[in-house]
Amino acid sequence: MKTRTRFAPSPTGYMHIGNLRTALYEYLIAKASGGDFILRIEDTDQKRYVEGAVDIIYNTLKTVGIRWDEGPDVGGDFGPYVQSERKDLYAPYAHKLVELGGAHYCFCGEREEQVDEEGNEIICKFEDPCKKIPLEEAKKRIAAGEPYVIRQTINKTGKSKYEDKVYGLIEIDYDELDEGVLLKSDGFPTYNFANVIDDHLMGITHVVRGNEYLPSTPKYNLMYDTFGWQRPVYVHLPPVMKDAQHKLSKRNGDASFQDLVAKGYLPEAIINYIALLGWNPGTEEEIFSIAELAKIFSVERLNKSPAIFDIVKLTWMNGMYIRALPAERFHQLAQPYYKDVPAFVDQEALSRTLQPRIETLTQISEQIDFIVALPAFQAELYANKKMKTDAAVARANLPAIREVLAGQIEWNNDALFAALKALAEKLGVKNGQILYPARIALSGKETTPGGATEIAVILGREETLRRLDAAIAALN
RNA sequence: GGUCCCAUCGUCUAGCGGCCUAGGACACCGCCCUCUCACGGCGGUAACGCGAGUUCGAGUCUCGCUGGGAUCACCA
Repeated sequence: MKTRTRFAPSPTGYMHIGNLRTALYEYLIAKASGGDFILRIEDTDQKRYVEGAVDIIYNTLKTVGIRWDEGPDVGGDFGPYVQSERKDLYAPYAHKLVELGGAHYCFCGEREEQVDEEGNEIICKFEDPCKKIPLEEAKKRIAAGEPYVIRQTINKTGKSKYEDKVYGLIEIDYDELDEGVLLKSDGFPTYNFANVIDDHLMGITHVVRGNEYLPSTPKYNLMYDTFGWQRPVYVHLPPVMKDAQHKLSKRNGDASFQDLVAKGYLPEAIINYIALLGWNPGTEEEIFSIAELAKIFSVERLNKSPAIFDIVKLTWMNGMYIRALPAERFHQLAQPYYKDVPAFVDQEALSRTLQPRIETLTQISEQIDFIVALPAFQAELYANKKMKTDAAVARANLPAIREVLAGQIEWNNDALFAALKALAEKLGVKNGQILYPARIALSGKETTPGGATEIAVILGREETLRRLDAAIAALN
């Protein structure tokens, strides 16, 4: 049978990293076996619906290269793919489940929080008194217009067992299960119910989701069993953590995919990194495109312990991706950060020296500040022990440097470097005593991306000579 | 609190009884390369939570403890 997985987000805001990773794994599980990946929007809770959230989901999946075979916008044979549009489909199943003895009508109203003498919340498994109401009587009350919900009926004896692909055998006493609401009084199904119905109707073979569902899965199994449907394969995933204690969450404003992109991370790097948060290929390779992942992914290598999201390692990986970019592509991605760059700058040369030196695109801004505007600097900046240079050396050599550069025909790094090296030889000084002062004069900064000659190329001849003149004047 | 789940370097992880004096990657430190910085190359520091047991032999199996997480809604 063809593998079918689904990503079923609720449109309540942006996509956080944990969510994205779940979608990724669902996609990879399907694709690794030539199956289909389905997108379904779970919007049964109108209270939490956030405008625009669906577009964020679409855009995020698209930019990371996750393509869905069926979904709200692309259609498919099992639609509609938005739960609110499937609303009328659930109630008949709920009533059928009542007939089959797997659920019952309940007239209790919303459950109140139970509190003991000391004000502590009493945690107890809910066993609904309404399940004792004879079915005929319940139907009469409903016919009379009394509001009701449909609750799952659970026989509290015995043990539930199921096999999870990552956690293995899970056993839970039926006594632990709550007789939860399946169909709300507004006629909408709860997640618990809609999920089972939709997964079955859409032919989902592998249910992949967070491990917070581990304890409630027996409830779903009960429904599958009562309906006589085949249970899906379960793949429960450990959470992605912010630190040892806390999950990554939207509420805390933890990094979302969009945030990371805005911070200069490449979608490919983000996907590569999060794929490795809880899964590994069993080899020592760690750079993978999503297409490569789709070939080698296997649930067997999924980890069961939580993984902490480490921005530092993501940053390293992003640097790897940036360096691997074709020069033109990098140049293109850098454009937004070149807004304030003066016209005299050779932007392509700038991109060439920047590309191996940054790990996130946003670092471009801080790297190029001295190009945008030469900072004011003190003569002490010329001092460098290792280069054996100081203000006096600068004062002595800068005019000769200026002269050489002014006479330079070919304005590229190799030519400039050769010319200045020749000057050092001619003057009988170390290369550093020429190049270091030149770099300081051109940049006004102790450290810069690239050396004196690279900077000269970026600045162009005129600006280079202008900055040299200014530096010479300042030293006298 | 009941129940369920988890537990190897700071972090991501390899390890499915002997190949482990525990391997890789990030980070960190040192050296090399070098016109500063970065890239790149080389090397180093650093972990099996604790205690019993099983076994000739345990990071690997079992139990207990400890620590952490999850779950117990007309939210998903």
